[in-house]
Amino acid sequence: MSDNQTLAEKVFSELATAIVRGEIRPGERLSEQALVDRYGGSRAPMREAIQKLEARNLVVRVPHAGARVVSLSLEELRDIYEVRLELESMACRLAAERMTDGEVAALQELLLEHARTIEADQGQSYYQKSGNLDFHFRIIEGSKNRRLHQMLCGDLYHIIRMYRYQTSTSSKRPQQALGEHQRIVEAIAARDAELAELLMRRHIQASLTNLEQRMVRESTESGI
Amino acid sequence: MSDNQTLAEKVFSELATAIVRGEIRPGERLSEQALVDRYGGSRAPMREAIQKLEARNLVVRVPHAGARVVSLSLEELRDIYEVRLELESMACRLAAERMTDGEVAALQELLLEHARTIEADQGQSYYQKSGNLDFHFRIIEGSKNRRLHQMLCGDLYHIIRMYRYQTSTSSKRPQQALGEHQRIVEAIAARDAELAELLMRRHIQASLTNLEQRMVRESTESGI
DNA sequence: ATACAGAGGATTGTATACAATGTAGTCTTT
DNA sequence: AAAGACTACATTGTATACAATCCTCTGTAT
Repeated sequence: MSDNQTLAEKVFSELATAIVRGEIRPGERLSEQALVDRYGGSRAPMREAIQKLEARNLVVRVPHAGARVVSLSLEELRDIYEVRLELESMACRLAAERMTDGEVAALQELLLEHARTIEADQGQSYYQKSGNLDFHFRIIEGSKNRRLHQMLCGDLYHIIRMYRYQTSTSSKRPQQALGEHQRIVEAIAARDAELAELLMRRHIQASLTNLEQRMVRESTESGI
Repeated sequence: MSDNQTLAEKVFSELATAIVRGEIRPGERLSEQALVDRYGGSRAPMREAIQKLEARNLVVRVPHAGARVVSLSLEELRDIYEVRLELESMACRLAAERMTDGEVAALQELLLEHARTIEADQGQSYYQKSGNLDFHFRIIEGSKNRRLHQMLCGDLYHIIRMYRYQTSTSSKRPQQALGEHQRIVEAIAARDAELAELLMRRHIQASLTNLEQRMVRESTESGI
């Protein structure tokens, strides 16, 4: 019953979380033999796990040379954020058109809970972690576009989380982000798709500009 | 020198083109042993080729049950087109901002060539095949966003081509499509990003609505 | 001292063999 | 006759062994 999934899948998910959490650093090499020593089994499942990681853009593989954890340049990170900005804005527009009334009500309830949590918690830990993601997840699912969901949650999500720019951005201003979230939900509840898209675009744009500032800071810091 | 790429990569690209061309039909099963019999080698490279196909969403694999060529429902196809519509419109906006003057000039030259070809050829074969794709490719590359390029050309392109809706759509009206292309390039040359995005959005929207009509037709035909 | 060449080792790509799981076909039972 | 269970087969998942490629370290020559 616990052995329902294959060894390759187990190793894949373990490695994926390890990479996202930074326990395996960008640029670090993934030797197949080393994975065998660590997780047991043989090289075949390890190879398969590495290939799955490559499919999600978490590692880069070159023939005969091995696999390394992806190490994104600042330009590549900007590219990813640009795409995410566009796709999530799109998701928000579609969500305004396609979410059921019940889903909208649940979303409003979620924000009320967030508001309570921020008040009690000073908005430190809870909101920026599961709360923020939960909000965005629900919007994406509300788009009722499975491919969009797959691209945002499967392909882009891991990399974005890996670099932590999203969370570190919103940690500065949880109450402001909450206000933006509330206005987005208002637009969705009013079925105003254009406005909902616009507000989401601005909301994520704040993260992007914050990211770009951070990029400049870090590059000058490390460059000197 | 010819053996530079691995066997897995060769089998992958052969299978990918075979699937896209329809030589292997949607839903058809891909047995590892059958691939060994056809392409030679052993099961290991065949497995790897299948995994690469899965990474590009060309096949679906279920543990212990094998791999099948993806068979998209009408809803999934609509989802893909929706995403493509959004991403290519975005690419067009970015291209208007980021293409060099030389690239814009080359694009204008390309359209002139297309116009000549249509006049000579009645716009039957050439334009809808390489010409149309070439135009869209250049726009995407002009966005200077490599992730966007990867998503559109790598992930979505194969599936879209597999179902041929794009080509069959534009074959009806090559001269009209050319006119739309020309207006798009005009907007890019004028560095009017908003207009360029809008025009591209309308241009692809035509394909999408045509696709939806075709979807309804086919579903009613096969449903009776 | 530096740059280049070569040999050795380490790692990946491929092949083969075995184990585990899914599938189909038949037989039994209701 | 239809439904369900059991058995045999086929296919995938995994393990091990071999081949090909690349990386590194050392030694030599400039």
